[in-house]
Amino acid sequence: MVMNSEQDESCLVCRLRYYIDISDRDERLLRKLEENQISIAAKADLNAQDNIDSLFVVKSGWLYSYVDLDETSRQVLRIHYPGDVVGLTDVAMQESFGTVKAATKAVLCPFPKKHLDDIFTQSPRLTALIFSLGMLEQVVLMDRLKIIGRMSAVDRVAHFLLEIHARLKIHAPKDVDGEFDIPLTQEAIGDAIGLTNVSVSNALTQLEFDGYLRCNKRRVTFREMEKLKEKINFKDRYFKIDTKWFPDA
Amino acid sequence: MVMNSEQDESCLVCRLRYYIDISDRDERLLRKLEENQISIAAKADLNAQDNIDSLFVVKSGWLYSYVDLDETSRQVLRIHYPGDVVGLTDVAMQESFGTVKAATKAVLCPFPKKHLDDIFTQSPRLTALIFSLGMLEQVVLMDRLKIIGRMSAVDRVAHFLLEIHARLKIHAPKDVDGEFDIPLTQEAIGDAIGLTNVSVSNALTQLEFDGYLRCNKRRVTFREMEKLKEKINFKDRYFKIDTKWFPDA
DNA sequence: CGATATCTTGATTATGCTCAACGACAGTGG
DNA sequence: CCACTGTCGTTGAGCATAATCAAGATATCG
Repeated sequence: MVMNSEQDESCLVCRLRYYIDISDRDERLLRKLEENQISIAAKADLNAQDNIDSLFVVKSGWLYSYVDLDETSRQVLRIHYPGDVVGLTDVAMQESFGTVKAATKAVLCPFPKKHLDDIFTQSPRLTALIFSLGMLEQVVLMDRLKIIGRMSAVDRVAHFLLEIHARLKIHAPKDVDGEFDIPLTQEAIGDAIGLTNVSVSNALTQLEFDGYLRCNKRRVTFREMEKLKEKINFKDRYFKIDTKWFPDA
Repeated sequence: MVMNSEQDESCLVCRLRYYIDISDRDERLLRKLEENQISIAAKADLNAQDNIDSLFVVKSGWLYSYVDLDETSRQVLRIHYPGDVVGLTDVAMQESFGTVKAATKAVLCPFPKKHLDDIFTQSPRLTALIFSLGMLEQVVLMDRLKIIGRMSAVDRVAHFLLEIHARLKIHAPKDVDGEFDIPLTQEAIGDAIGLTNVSVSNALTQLEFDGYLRCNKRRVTFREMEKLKEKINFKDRYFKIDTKWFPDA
């Protein structure tokens, strides 16, 4: 993605506008979060030490956070897409949980925790939205818990791909319609859903054999998406949230 | 737990006070959440339909939320203790995610989503705290993801018990010192960490054999807690949160 | 073009699941 | 008070799924 020098494009504002109207005043609050930006190369770790006390808005690229268990084992916790705020979970803690790695080259906007204050004190409506999106993230984690804890390897991979598709569909609808590029190695996918790269590969072969989808060169193409959703009882969590109870602007 | 007719005891206020000072004004806001209360029998499901649009403060008892995958399989997502707010994750969504079941008989205080408004609009400081505790919950979910995705059955059980101990230690320190009662069947424990009741039983036998702990009649007694924590690299997430950036009262 | 990372496939192994039987225990009603 | 019932926990035998190990094929990147 190309930077717009007029700062006319804010992924974050754009993302939030999907859910509620954003007043000019609120928009100014949000743009303050994107005043600075840094670039990061693909496969590089985001060094939290350099940016302690910082949160990040993702302007472009994919990232993911993970924890290492030992030399040979890690768990990928979350995928971060453009418009996401990275590091909110560290807000609560003094030390950071896991590491953030760039899956592609990426541009981030760092901002200090203190800027959350401004939002909390000045815009109850934005606060409610950010809070709700945090809860939505929790729901996604719980879905992940469910698939890792209780589903077969094939179903886990299917669910994971459908989840990504659902998410992209909202925030990059033009690029995504039954197919999308996934800049993750099969090892990273496995680390996200509790499998080895070998099992992921086998699962993809199986899904293709069964006619549900095709995955080639990091491009996923669904063939029978509805049938697949039904088979694994997939629910799209991203589509809408309940904003009726939000404070007025 | 006995109700105090003077309403002098609020689990929620007490819980939150652990982390920050609560002003009288904020305390009144919080007490509004506990104006009503309902009782629920052990093993009963909390019928969300009856209480749509409602959140609950847990006054006493243990509960847990879960989702069914099919007739034979479910995933337990979260354990709820006194002082917890149940249903926050549903705030974001129009339909509720999973079911809440009482593990013991329990007393809950239902309140409408709208009351969150009052907090968001009137107390940025409480808002920041509630937000942070939400993030803390996410961290706990990510820990769970890690153990389910990447740890052996024995280590999962050990981690799960240590997590509960850490949580109780903060909110019921008198009752908990290296041992505690756990009102969960082995089946429920298994459903929380992706195992069968059989594997949980075997894991407990193994942990006892190795001298780490003893579990009898739903009472857990640690023998070598520090050694166990080290063995599985356990981190206590509940101990403290970063409140430095919070807005002032 | 060479070097490395990633993906595929097959053989073998291990971990945890399923199924089943039994024992301990709590709650119930006669 | 006691048989009856159902829930819960334990144990063992056999099985299934995914992990490990390894080799080769393909893709990516400088």
